[in-house]
Amino acid sequence: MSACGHEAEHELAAKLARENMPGEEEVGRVGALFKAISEPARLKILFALRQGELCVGHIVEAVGGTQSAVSHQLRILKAAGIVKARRDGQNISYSLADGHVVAVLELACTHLHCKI
Amino acid sequence: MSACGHEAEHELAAKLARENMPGEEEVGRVGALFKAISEPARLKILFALRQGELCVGHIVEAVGGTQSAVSHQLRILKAAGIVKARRDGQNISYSLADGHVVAVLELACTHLHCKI
DNA sequence: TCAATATATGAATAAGTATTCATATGATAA
DNA sequence: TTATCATATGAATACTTATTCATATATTGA
Repeated sequence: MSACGHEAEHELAAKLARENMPGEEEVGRVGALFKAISEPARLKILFALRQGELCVGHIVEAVGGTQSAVSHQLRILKAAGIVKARRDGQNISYSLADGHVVAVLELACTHLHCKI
Repeated sequence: MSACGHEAEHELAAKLARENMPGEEEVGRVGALFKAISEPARLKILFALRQGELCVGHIVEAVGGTQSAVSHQLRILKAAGIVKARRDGQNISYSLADGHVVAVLELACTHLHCKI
């Protein structure tokens, strides 16, 4: 399990990899972001919110599942800074926090050759 | 838990959301991609491979952890189409399958305001 | 104030996933 | 062919995470 050694180019890449490896905290933040958008139930919420702001009831209609499950998922998305909420009378309306995440989604779809 | 009803704009967005919701299979594929790159241990492997091709031993050096754990993670990344492998004598060298995933990583970092 | 509606939340369970350990495979060199 | 090195893999365990169920909070209208 030691390094291969025969290949000089790999040595350089390995050295650079160690030097440029982001710290635990940074890797953790990036991972948390992807984890938040990796669950199909949450992805559907994001696809729904691409159309604009929606209250929880409408989100439930759009994505299916129970109110409780959707609410738990919304909390996770909000904690991750991906969506934002505003109270609106009896309802709470959610929207995408910024355009970056949709851009990430679209880039991922490009990679997968799927049109969305 | 029914839709809010008072807000006409939400009705339109909800309707569009239902119409444009990608199917289960497509959502699943996108989710699987993000899940693959959400685990810190696998993210580190991707950050390492940005420097170029590396054999398993060098990857273990760069990211830490045991040979077995790294190998399991590499299998997941390969199955997800994110990295590719080629045998090279006794070693097996891994590299990024294409540039899209690094672009996704960099976009995510933009969203998180972290320089990587 | 009371009832009704929308949403959130805590606790328990269920489902999914990573890691470890032991071992297998495949390549090379002696 | 045998020993050794690099890597992969199956099974078990430990961890993490989603979902469900019951209930709480907050807002509105009567």
